[in-house]
Amino acid sequence: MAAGDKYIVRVKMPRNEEVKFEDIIRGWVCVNTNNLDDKVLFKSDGMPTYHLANVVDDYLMNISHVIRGEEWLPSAPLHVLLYRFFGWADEMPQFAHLPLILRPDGNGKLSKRDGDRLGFPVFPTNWKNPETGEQSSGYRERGYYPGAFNNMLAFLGWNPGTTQELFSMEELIQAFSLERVGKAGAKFDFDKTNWFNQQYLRMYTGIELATQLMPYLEAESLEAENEYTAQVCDLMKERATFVKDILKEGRYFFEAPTSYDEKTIKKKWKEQTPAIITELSGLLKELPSFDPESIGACFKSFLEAKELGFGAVMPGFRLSVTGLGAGASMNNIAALLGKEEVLKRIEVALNTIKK
RNA sequence: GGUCCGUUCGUCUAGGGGUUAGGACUCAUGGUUUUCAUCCAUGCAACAGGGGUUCGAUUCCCCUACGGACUACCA
Repeated sequence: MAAGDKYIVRVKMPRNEEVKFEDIIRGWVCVNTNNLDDKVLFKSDGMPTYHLANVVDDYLMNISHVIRGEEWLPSAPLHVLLYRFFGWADEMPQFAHLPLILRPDGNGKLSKRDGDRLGFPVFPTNWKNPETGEQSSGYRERGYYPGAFNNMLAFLGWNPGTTQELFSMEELIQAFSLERVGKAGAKFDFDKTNWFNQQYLRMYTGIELATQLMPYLEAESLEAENEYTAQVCDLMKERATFVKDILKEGRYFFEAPTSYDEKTIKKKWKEQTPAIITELSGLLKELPSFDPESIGACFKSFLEAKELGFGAVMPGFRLSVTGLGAGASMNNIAALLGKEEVLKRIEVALNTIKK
């Protein structure tokens, strides 16, 4: 050392001594020091290892609880010993070793590789490894709400003991306790994560959702009045898991259909359909008020007058206006689009769809 | 290999010496809906195995099996 040689500092582990500590989640954990080795405390570059740094930092910061993953459990006895050796045993924080999050397929700790392989994110936000340049996708960018993500995460290993599953951050803070955290690892469930997001989405108003949808509209150069978009969102939110689904499922609200669903044409666009739709169009044109109720009433009286069933008219009507075979109530859709637009679309459809 | 931790429906889990073992997600079926979705109802489905303790174990104890974590001058 005097000659300037590199050196490290290790802890001198006592022989054959039981180290015991109480973990909040696991209860008493007991390890014999014979199974522990003389861990390095200072590396040859003069920097402390995690084991030393963690204990010193936490002591200096008056940390009350050390809450970390189960992978730290094997080195916890070393940390307990360190507190003792430094004379800090009385001020040692409480330990809680959380169960691991397991991969959805098979077993084993969830890793970022699993996400790439199985097609779901493992990080809260997009992340680029500064060393390797490797990209990992995040929940936020995929359209998950922070609240939904937290809610899902909290329920991986913890539960309130009631049947309530939806918790705001404030409720979570109130209800959460380490004592109710389970010991076993939990597999990540993608379906359940989506369900949480769907539940959160539905709690927003149409106006709030419209604001959230704006960036997606802009990205595709689609324009719409905020008030209009809000109404679209109100109508569509029951069928969406992510905000972007509203655009995906309801693109026809923002631009006329450019194509018509082949399957629906094949099954529902009969020989007499063009004539029927033309006649319906004529009636809609005369409607003094183009609101959902009036449109519905008009539609119904048309069916009665012509002695037609819903199935003979509605699919063609929907296909002409939206280009799709299924979706929200046509009365609402038509009313939202407005008479002029609806009539125009029908005209285009009649000229475009060939049987 | 060694040490430590774990094991209730496919998944997340509640429960806890005597229960029809409860809920949620998924899936299936039925109802509502012009359609799809939603919503409602119903259904499928679990205490890893073996020993104890006990009048009685899924619950307590032990063993086995299986799974996981750790075993770096990483964290």
